[in-house]
Amino acid sequence: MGHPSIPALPCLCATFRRAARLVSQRYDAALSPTGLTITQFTLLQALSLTGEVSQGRLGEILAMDSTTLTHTLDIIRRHGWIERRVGADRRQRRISLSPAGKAQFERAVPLWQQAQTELRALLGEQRSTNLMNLVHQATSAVAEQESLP
Amino acid sequence: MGHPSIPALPCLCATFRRAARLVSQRYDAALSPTGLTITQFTLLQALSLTGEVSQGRLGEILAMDSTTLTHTLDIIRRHGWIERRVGADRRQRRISLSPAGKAQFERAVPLWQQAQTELRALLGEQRSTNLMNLVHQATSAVAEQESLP
DNA sequence: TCCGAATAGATGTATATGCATCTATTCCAG
DNA sequence: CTGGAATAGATGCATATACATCTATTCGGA
Repeated sequence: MGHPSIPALPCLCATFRRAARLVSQRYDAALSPTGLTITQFTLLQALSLTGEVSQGRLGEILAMDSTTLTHTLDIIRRHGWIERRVGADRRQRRISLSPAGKAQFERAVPLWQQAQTELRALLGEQRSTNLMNLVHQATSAVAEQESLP
Repeated sequence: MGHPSIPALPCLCATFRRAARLVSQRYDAALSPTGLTITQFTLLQALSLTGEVSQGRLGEILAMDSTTLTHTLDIIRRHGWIERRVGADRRQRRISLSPAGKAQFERAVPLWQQAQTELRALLGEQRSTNLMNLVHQATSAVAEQESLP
């Protein structure tokens, strides 16, 4: 009998959520020596790519509600991994990696890379790349429609 | 300028999580007249497909930790939408839809279908089906490896 | 038979996520 | 310039999710 296989789900959303849960568990396990979750690592990685950025724009990039970021960034801020400045528009909060945040991120990268490499190998390089592109295209399509008047 | 487009992310996991967030927001909005979240709808839909099932098996099907189900099922149980029996193995909880749960599920199906249809149209039927199959294959591959000794 | 190992969930805690609502600031029509 | 509309976040609350740990039950070998 072995492992009962998992059935396809009729719901596109449930299919995505299930995949996200399953994959997240692997990345979280890989990152656990650093104390980072995959959500937190993703924030550091995004900041390392964008440089200083407003909270709202960061939310757009990650398709994450700005008020969600208020909470998750707060956890990261308590660790001293980010800096926050008031923007020229004084309603804005401009976020950037602190030196400690850069160091923490760099410590975590090899563990993240390991998880990513293992997952890509499991799925197959070709299929993995293809999948990632498709998911990104889908995300772009939804996000673009979202931002219409 | 319009809407700043969202960049590709280097992390496979972050790509999945972002897609799941974005899609979930649409389904949650569509289901809101019923008071169901997409997570809760997915549970009702899964139960409607499996019939009576143990909590553990339900967790396998949805790639959801069994203790997570303790919490989420509890919310649903408060509404009277599920029934729980102790199994022949008395450690097990066997879950099934109550009549009220069936009714609630059936009320929600058209709204879910609407969201699903709109999303599939946005992505394109062909691409949508392709994407869903790829994600399911990937999920299966990960879940199968997971369940090795 | 009996006892330790394994399994199914329950409980407590921490993070993740979004909405409704609120405040502070900016923008814009008049 | 001014006052109302719009915008950027903050706050409080509810749900989503998983892990560590605990209890109850079952299983398997001596």
